[in-house]
Amino acid sequence: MVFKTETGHKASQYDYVLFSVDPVILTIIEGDLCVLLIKRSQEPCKGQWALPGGRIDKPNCDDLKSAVRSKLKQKTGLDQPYFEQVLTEGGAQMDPRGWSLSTVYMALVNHGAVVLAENDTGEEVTWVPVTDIGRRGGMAFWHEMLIDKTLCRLRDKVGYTDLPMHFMPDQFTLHELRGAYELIMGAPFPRQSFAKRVLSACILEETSRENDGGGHRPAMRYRYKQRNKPFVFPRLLIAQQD
Amino acid sequence: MVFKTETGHKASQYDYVLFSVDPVILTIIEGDLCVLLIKRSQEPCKGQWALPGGRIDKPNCDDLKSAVRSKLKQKTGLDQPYFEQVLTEGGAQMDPRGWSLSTVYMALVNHGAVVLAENDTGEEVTWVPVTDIGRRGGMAFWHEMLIDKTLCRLRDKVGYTDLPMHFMPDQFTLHELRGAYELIMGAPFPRQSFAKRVLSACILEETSRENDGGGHRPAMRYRYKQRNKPFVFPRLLIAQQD
DNA sequence: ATAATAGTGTCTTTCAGACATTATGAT
DNA sequence: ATCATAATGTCTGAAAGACACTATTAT
Repeated sequence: MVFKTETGHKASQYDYVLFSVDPVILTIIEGDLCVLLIKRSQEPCKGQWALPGGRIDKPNCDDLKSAVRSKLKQKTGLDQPYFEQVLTEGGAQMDPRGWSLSTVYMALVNHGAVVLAENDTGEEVTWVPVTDIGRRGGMAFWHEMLIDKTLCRLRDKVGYTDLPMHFMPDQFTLHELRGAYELIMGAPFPRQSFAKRVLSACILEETSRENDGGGHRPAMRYRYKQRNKPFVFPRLLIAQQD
Repeated sequence: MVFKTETGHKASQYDYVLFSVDPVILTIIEGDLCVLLIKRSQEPCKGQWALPGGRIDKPNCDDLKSAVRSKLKQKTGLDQPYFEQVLTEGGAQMDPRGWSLSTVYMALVNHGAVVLAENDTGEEVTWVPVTDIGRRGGMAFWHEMLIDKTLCRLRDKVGYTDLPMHFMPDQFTLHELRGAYELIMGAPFPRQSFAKRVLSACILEETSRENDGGGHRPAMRYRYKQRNKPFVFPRLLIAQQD
């Protein structure tokens, strides 16, 4: 079967693939790393948990990146969340509708800044701790694998970048920041060394020193200086396990 | 327009996108970093240089990765070249045939091991130094941008991984290896430190010590121990320029 | 005062990198 | 012998991390 493309060129149906963008939106809630999921209200995979992704609105978006940005805005209410492309996975078995392709993005957001969108189709939208994902029954499509790959990417990069900054609220202490690193890496981190290394990177600015009510000296609070690219530490923060 | 998918499900034409896989196959030839290009023999972009990519053969490949592997085998004759996914770029302006999507892979090969395929359509297939790309007239589609992004990825990762090993022949000296690093990074590298750091990584095995005819002590030759993942140096080899 | 956490100063260890020295080949 | 490059050994400086000590709050 040969047909005309949108612009009048010749093409075969086999030049085309089913395509979706699947954002893995991560945050930290009360000491848990969580991912934003929806419960599918339609076939295929009705009733199963899935990433809040889907088709892109080709007529209204000029390129992939802006499509992702607007999807993130729609889901989280955030204008400029940190996100990066993780991978594109494709195959015949991913989706019952046929050979399909999914491009996965990782977004890191501060939980407090998110306003979850009321879903127009009445789908349930929830933060799910990543440790619970296996237990919720199978996820739709290959989304569990896509989340796994994204978490691998995150853990890799947390070993030598400042990615966890994006989980933090506007102001935070080094103690809280270190907690985020430790949560993701699953390993403790020396207190003073961490402070020395992070502060020497010049990616934080001091804000206020506020009392948190605990019976101890209040910690300095910092704000993350927005940057274009993640900061890369000249040495690994923690040795990567091979 | 609503039509049936390959598996009989309902779908809209707008669920589909034009998709191609575009490998950026890199090697080093006589001190030049080169990329494998073809000259397009068909419209669109006839006569322009392009990446040796194209549509995937959906009926005959179960997933994206194996599609890439067979495409690399076909173009280079290599069974197990190193390759990794770089990014997926999509948009309305990339291809005159309409909204399309391209997934870019970076492959690193040793020039001597490659057997360039006779192209069935008689297209010219050549190694082109990356420094020449701008001068050859515009490349097809967005391929010049895709190559740029791939080179950025390569330069980034060469700063902290063993990727250049894949450019080397079966046996090589540390001098030759260091040359590859310096070529890609565009910066000199201290001789002894380089040796110390590479050898301490335990990713090389000694082979023979052969004379190269020069009037000096022959250098030890090494073979790269094949690994699943690139080795990550615990410290940056050269500070990344921001 | 005591408990708890923040922050600072000192010391040790490790390793990159500089430099000097020795080794091994060709001419 | 001389030259050229390989390999090894020694030294220095920088930074991570351990530890001790001081600072600041609530109770």
